[in-house]
Amino acid sequence: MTRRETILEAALESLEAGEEVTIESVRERSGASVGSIYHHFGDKDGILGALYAQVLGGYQAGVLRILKSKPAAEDGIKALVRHHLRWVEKNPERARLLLDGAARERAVGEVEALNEVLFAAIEDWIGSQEAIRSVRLEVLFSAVFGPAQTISRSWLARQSGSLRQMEDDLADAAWRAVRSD
Amino acid sequence: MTRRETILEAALESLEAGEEVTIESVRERSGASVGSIYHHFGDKDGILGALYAQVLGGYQAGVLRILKSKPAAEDGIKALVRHHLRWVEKNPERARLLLDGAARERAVGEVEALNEVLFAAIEDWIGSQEAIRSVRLEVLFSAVFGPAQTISRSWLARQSGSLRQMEDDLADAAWRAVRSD
Amino acid sequence: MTRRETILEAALESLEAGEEVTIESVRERSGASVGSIYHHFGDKDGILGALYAQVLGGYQAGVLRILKSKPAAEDGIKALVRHHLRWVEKNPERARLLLDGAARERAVGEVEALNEVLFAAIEDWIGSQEAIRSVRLEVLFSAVFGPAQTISRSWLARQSGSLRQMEDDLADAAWRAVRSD
Amino acid sequence: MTRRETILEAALESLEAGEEVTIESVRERSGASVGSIYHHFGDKDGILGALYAQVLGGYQAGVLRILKSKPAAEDGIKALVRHHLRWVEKNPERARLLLDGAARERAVGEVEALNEVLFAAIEDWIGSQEAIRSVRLEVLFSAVFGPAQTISRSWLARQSGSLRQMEDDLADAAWRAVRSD
DNA sequence: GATGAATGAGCATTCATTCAT
DNA sequence: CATGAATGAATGCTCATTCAT
Repeated sequence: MTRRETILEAALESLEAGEEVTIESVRERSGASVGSIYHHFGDKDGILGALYAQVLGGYQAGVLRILKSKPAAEDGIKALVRHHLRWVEKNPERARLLLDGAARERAVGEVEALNEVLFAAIEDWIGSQEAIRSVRLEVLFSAVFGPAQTISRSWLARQSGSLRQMEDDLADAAWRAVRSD
Repeated sequence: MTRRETILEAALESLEAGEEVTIESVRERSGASVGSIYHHFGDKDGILGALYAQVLGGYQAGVLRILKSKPAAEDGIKALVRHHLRWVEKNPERARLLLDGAARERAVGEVEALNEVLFAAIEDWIGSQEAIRSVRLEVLFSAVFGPAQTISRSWLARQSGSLRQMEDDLADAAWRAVRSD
Repeated sequence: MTRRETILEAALESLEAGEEVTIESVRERSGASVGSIYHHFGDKDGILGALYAQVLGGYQAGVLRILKSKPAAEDGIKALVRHHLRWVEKNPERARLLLDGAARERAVGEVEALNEVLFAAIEDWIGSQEAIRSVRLEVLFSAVFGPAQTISRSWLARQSGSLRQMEDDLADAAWRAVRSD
Repeated sequence: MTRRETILEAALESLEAGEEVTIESVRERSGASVGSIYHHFGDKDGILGALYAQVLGGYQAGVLRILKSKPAAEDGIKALVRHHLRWVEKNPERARLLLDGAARERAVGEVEALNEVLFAAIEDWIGSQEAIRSVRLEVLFSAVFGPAQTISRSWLARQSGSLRQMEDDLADAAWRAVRSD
């Protein structure tokens, strides 16, 4: 593992621990010196951007895996919703990061690059799905993931109960929102 | 206007100005002393919680206004989505606050109180709408507002273009998600 | 109980609770308003001085009780030492106050008044004790109470174990320090 | 002199000047930045602890010097008492610190380490002194230094007159308290 | 006598960032 | 590439005290 990776790993640990991700917290966990961190990432936004990208990438990997299996329309949409909810419940701190507006705004560049790939994959999959209405990709995306995100956010605020019981209803709603007539 | 209101007003101004809402920024804008701020709000979370509640209340007022007019099912759902998007575009900083996870978690109590009222109003309206599927209120809520929130968040990150052009599609998607078969 | 007494009582409670004795803590415990506290005590030193005097008075009451019983020389000296150690162990927070240099300096006036009474009583008792060497009262006082104070202070810092087991040795040492040849 | 030493020196100056030892006062006197102070001491207790240890060490150095000269029993005990009183009179602010309960509790660890050394030295010296009663070291210690401490504290509160005139009496009393029969 | 809103100086602490070695 | 000492602006908060009602 390169020094850069070690540092990023430490940032991730710090995030998972529920701490503020701070130069100091990263330094302590990584064993790298402050100077070394700056050498590799330029400034704090450099780390946070990379961290956001890493976490977003991890989340999207699951999405891509689903798409790659070329599911039928309804199955695919519902699987995406379920994946979202399960991932959030399993990775609350990472989810908090992804849903954090400030963090997202700090990482606009990385986010756009990753989303481009993701959107391309979705577009690719969608192309063959006549059972899905043809709407702008952004709209489709938000119709599928938006409700799950909203529920996730309120779950993260309380973190009680399980998102599991919402799965069927949200998956169903998402499917209804995007299916062809 | 009481001192307390003046202070809260100042916090709102500070938010609108895009500044960090800081004891110092509030002090400067309100003309109140640090001590006075603490006298009325206890600590910073006290102000931020009150601020969140105030902003959320303002947003919800628009929602309640729509519900009170007793629109037909489809019209109502679509109006809610449109209201959301317009409000966000008109109040980007307030929207940023409402979508900020940390802020929301700071104000859990206030949020729950306000949501209770809102949910009751929605439930009340829904009761008479046979055209809307019967699903748990939370699910309905997230199906209607979730997509708009997701789009809003990404718009806030770039703040380019207008949400206006999304209105029809999102309103339509929301309606499809919740209408009866 | 007069308002003044209520306030002082609250200060004592606050002390016993191990809190900093603060205008605010006194206000909360007493139910009196800030203004009322200032009305009765002038300023913070007014309360703390009165508090110190009250606590010192309580401690000295035990000493005076011993002296009033007109014990024989050795018994008297040893009883004083024992009283000190037991009182400290039973009233650690009050002891902390009495041993606190800053507090004592704040209450010089009150302390001198109380000590005058105490010293007179000691002098009175001593007058009839030929078994005690004749030395300046201050020296006698510090020879009797000094060792116990020193031990008390270090016990208060750790507050582990009991002072009980020191009693005999310290009482004995005090007696040896002051007895006639 | 290392930066750390410079800072500690500044804290000492601040103490000697009779000021509150404050991060700000230390910063001003040392020329170091706030950040640097925290870098070296962690937090305020870190400085105060180190300061206490330094002052206590200085005081104890005098005690150790006496012990090293291997005085006869009576001479040694009396010299220790005299040293105490002279040191207090010469270093009132340092003495105030050493007698400050809160400060001492903040530095328990350092105090114990230093006391261990001191106690060992005393024990060592005592070993060869048949003229001194065999009692627990703590008791011996408090019998010797306790009276001087008590007198010191009350002198510090008034700081009038001289402790010089007490020397003989206190030294004598200490000696009587600990000598063998 | 009593109330409590208001004041503001003062304090400890955090944290991103720089730079000489 | 790495280190860690040094910087200093910024921040939340405490607390004794005043004073109009």
